[in-house]
Amino acid sequence: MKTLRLNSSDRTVLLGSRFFEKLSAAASNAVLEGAVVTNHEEHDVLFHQDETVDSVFCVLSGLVRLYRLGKDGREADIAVFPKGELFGESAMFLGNRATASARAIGSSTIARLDSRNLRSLAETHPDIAQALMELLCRHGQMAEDCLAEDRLLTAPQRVANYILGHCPDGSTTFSFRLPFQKNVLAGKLGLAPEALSRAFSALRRSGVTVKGRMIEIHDRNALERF
Amino acid sequence: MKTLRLNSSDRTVLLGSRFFEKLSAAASNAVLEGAVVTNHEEHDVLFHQDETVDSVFCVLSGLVRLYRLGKDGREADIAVFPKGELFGESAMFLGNRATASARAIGSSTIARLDSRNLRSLAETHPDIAQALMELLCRHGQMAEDCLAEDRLLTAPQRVANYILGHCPDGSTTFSFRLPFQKNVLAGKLGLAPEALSRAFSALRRSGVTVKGRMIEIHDRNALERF
DNA sequence: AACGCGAATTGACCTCGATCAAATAGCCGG
DNA sequence: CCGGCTATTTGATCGAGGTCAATTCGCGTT
Repeated sequence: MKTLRLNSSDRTVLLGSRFFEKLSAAASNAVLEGAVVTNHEEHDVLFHQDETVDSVFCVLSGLVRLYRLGKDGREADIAVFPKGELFGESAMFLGNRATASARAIGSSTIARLDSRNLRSLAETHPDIAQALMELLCRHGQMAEDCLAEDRLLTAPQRVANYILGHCPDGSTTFSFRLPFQKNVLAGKLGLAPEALSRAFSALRRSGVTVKGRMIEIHDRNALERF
Repeated sequence: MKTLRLNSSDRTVLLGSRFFEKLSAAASNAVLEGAVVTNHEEHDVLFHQDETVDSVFCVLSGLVRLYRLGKDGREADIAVFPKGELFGESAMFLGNRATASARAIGSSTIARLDSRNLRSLAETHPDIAQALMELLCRHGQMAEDCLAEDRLLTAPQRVANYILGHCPDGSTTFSFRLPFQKNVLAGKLGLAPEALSRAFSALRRSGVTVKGRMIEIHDRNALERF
């Protein structure tokens, strides 16, 4: 794992993330002070659950998933982060301990923002503190959304919801390409890959067809009624 | 629902919560400025998911559960808050919209802290912002914990974990009284009451006995191995 | 265009937990 | 102490999803 400085395209990706969108250039530059970039191979672990972490991370390219490990070696995905997303920020306020492990999906480039710098800035910059609180809330809501879906919905319903979340408003027919392999989507939805596959099959009669990563929706209304 | 001012025993409960523990008296008083108290009957709904809320809430007595509603009318519990716990705080940073509904379990007395006041204070008091971020992180971690347990553990394993979380360090035998009805614990663990009951039965041979709300653990090590 | 390999799909089987119903326990009020 | 009512337990049944294995698909490389 090589450590490099941010280059200008790294900065562009970072500054394009939602975290920075309301921050001034000066505040953003202060946050990025001392940030470094690391490159990871597929399956590399960035940090383990309960490990001390002194950075907040951002995906510059690739994908990262957070997961918890069961005693039997199984992994339960907690979240998946695409390019432009920050993660690992809650450790700053939980004794610098990671709440989950993080692993790269495919080759990934990750920015690491210094936690100490960020906390210090948050103390003197209300706008930075605000951006952090919003980030914490979005991530908290994501976990709640997963929990509620797991507890309330069947596999096909979860997949239908996922698809509808990618459907632009107003469209009855639509197609999109999954940004990752299906086994990643399965993990995100709390399913075994076989169950995901069966859920897509079940959705065929509600107008969903699948070819490789391409998902086509022929009747949004049928999907909403699923 | 009658709205009252905080009395001194209300203040004592509030100031005893973890949120306030590191705040100065001056900061705490500022946070409690304009706070009111409401009394709720069993099953009263405090707010509905997606509803606009302009308070952060604290349980002064009783219990409150956050839940999501499925299309079929079923409810999935997200969290249960006992006396002294704050909740509903993430709405402040998510467009003032509640991420879940809240309902009183039994008669409950609830304090409402003014969101606008709290946000404003957080902007000028780094210690208040810090307390808020810590609160957001604890709640995020709770949701992650539930999600991971649901995805990784069987019902008896979840119950065993819950029991172990109430077992003081170093004790091999222990007993405690559930602070709520068993059907509340079932909801918290994402189980039907019958499944909880069966899980307790399954744990009998690992040294757990149950009489009403009293739970007795005869062999902590057996429970850890479950 | 063809080939190889890993991802995905499909089949079969099993287990866990939900649901519904009936019986029992235990708590509270009189 | 007794009775009533709700919570809890237990029994029976069923379905969803996990697991394991075999087959097929599709993507990438040559």
